[in-house]
Amino acid sequence: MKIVYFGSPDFAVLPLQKLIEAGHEILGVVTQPDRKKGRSQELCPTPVKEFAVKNGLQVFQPEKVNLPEEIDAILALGAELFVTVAFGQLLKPELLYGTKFGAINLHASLLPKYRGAAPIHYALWKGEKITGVTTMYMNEGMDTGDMIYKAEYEILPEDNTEKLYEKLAVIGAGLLCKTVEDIGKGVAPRIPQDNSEASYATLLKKEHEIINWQQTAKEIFNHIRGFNSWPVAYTLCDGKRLKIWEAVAIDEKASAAAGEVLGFDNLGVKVCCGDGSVLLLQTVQPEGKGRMKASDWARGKQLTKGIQLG
RNA sequence: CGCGGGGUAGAGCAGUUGGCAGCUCGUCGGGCUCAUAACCCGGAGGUCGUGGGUUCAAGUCCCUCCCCCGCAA
Repeated sequence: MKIVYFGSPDFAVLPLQKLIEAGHEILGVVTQPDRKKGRSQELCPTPVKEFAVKNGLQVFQPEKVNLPEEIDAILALGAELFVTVAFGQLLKPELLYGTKFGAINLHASLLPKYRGAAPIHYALWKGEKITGVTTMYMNEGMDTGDMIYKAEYEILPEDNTEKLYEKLAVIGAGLLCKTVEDIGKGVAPRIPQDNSEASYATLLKKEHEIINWQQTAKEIFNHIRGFNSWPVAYTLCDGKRLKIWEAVAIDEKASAAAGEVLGFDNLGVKVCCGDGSVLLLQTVQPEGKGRMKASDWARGKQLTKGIQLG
């Protein structure tokens, strides 16, 4: 199959690699322009671009993929199918329907749930037990096209967003290859989405990062792991940021204010949450410092019982 | 030169107006205990990031450079 691949972040690298290994011909790779990153504001290529360059693929980095000249250039490659994986821009009809087989997308949720930009973050954050990946034909909407295949994944207690990204990339890459193959054979199904079941994983915002200690320990646990390893949930201690990388809800009850430190030991720092539930902070990161065990932080700070977080 | 915090024992930190380098944890040895992530006693472990400077004396004051990190993008 002659394919033009649209993708940007790490998640989109493995699916591209698997398509190549499956023998498909990648005529070009479209990815986001290099962006400024880090403290020194250096321009950085997307992971997909790095991979594409390393493999000698032709790379396109349009600021706006829907400009007429960009559309013409991409269509001129002569692809039979467009494949998108976390590309970051919506495609206009000229691109969506401009090839023999159309355009398909690999999405990291079980559609129609969690359409949008951050499906993996939301699945964990909202406490889902099951999530997965879906392949679909694209249309003008945001992840609203007809579905082709799904693969489910049961979320484990130790999963966080970073780990789930890696796992779903593996599952998704396999599902995508099967999807492309079946499209070629003309046997891929078209399953319309039930819009009444749809939900959206909108872009994460700054105010989503701060922990609300009024929530139960279980809810905060899901918040924290859903935000690991990016953008990382935090609370305030002495007016400074304290990122919480890892924590678990423990089977204890306390009668204290939400956000009050109950004490600490070698396992971590216990904090009272909503309904008297208790969260054990395990890995934290104070402003200007590296990531450390919560117990180390507490010892160095000579943390005392009763300190209020948040 | 976007703003800011920081580099002191294996880990996390303190170190006041320059004057013998400390705390908690870990580690090693011993003790207590049915037992312990518990408790008691004892020990080891540091060129205070680098290179200069000021001083009788620098972790501490001045300058150089390197490295780590928070915010912002």
